[in-house]
Amino acid sequence: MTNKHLQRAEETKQTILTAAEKLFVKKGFDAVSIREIAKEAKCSHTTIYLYFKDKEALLHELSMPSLEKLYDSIRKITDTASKTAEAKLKEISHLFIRFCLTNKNMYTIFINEKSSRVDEVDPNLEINKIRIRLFSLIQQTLGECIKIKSDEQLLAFSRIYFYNLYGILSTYSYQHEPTEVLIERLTPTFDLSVEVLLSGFKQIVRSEQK
Amino acid sequence: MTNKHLQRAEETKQTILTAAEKLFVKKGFDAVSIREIAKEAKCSHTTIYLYFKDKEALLHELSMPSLEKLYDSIRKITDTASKTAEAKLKEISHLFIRFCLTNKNMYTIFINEKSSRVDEVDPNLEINKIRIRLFSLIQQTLGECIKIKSDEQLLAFSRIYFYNLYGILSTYSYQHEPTEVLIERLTPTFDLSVEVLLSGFKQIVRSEQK
DNA sequence: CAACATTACTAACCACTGGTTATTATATAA
DNA sequence: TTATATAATAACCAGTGGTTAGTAATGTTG
Repeated sequence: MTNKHLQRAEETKQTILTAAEKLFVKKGFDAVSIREIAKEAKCSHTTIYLYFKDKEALLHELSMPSLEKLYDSIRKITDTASKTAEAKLKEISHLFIRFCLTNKNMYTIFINEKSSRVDEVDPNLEINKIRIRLFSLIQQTLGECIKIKSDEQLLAFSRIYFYNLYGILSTYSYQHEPTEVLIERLTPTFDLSVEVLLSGFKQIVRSEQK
Repeated sequence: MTNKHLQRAEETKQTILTAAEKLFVKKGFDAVSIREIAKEAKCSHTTIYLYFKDKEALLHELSMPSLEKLYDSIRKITDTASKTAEAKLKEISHLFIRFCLTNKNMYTIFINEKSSRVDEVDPNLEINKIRIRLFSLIQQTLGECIKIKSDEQLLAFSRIYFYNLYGILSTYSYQHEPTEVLIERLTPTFDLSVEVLLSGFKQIVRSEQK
């Protein structure tokens, strides 16, 4: 058996992950260096490269559990029968926004500064799988809000919905204030924006039916 | 007279600016280091610090003329009497998008990753002055599109409009393809989004009048 | 048990970064 | 000519991401 090897490896990997998490939360993803993480984890910085391709890969692995949790929470909402689609959409969006603001590091996973380089949106990457699942869940809920003509139109409307989300997130993610303060500040405008968008979507659909 | 001193200083500053511009265009703002710029400008990297606080200050100074040009172009549109407000708004937005995609470096000036740290939106900074002027021009045009109740509401609607713009820009700015390709790809969805938003805005206003 | 192989880890190094300070040129003024 | 203000730089600092060659620790096999 190669038991002690495996165990040891697992342990150091975990140590690195928790060290990284601690620093990311404290200083923000960009402000933390690989060597700092190594120091915190009490290992050589080269060891980190043994387990993770780079800092971003570390963040991705670190984010998986939180993302799964987010997915489950959203799933719970979509599966509720007693709510209207619009109420669901709002609730989901709030959850999503809160998540991104709380995990400001992970926000980059969605806006994917690097990973959207078209040529390298590796769909096999675990992180992208869950991203896609999350997106389609929101898209689906949006579809339930409006009687939509075609998949094409739903896609277009979803994009617009996401642009609005992204815009808000990119605006507020760089304001260094407690999440709760930010949420309080952005919620009224965001809720209004959802109303505007849904109302607009419906209007377009209606005008096309004539 | 301190002529030759002044002249020499002006010259090296200009050399640095053009060197920086060349590299920014070629490799993108983030990928260029101060030392690279120095090498390109055939001076010591310390010289650059004599003229610019940091790389961002350099970008700002570099951007001023382009921004002024953008402002003038937009101004020309708003001052045209023969067009409807909606047509103006669309045209302005297209100009704005094209500008941000062409000058991907400057896009960060608007989404202002750093400068939006609330505590340091220095309104005396030349770059922020023109930013504000640009924003209020768009806001004003938006106001002409819809009969709006209060300044408050106009502000809220403008924010929503900008979120949409930002969302699109942050999504497409990181795709490394020729500007024209990107614009072709995003224009249909963007135009649709403007229609959706305006239609939504109007609906809200209408429903409030009842 | 001895010899080997695999795995986990690290020290030393590389070329680079942003930024500061003490020093040297260069042009102007006394 | 000497003094002075300005422009520019070399040398340095502490840090970065990343690689390579070599060392411990654990497993396997003869």
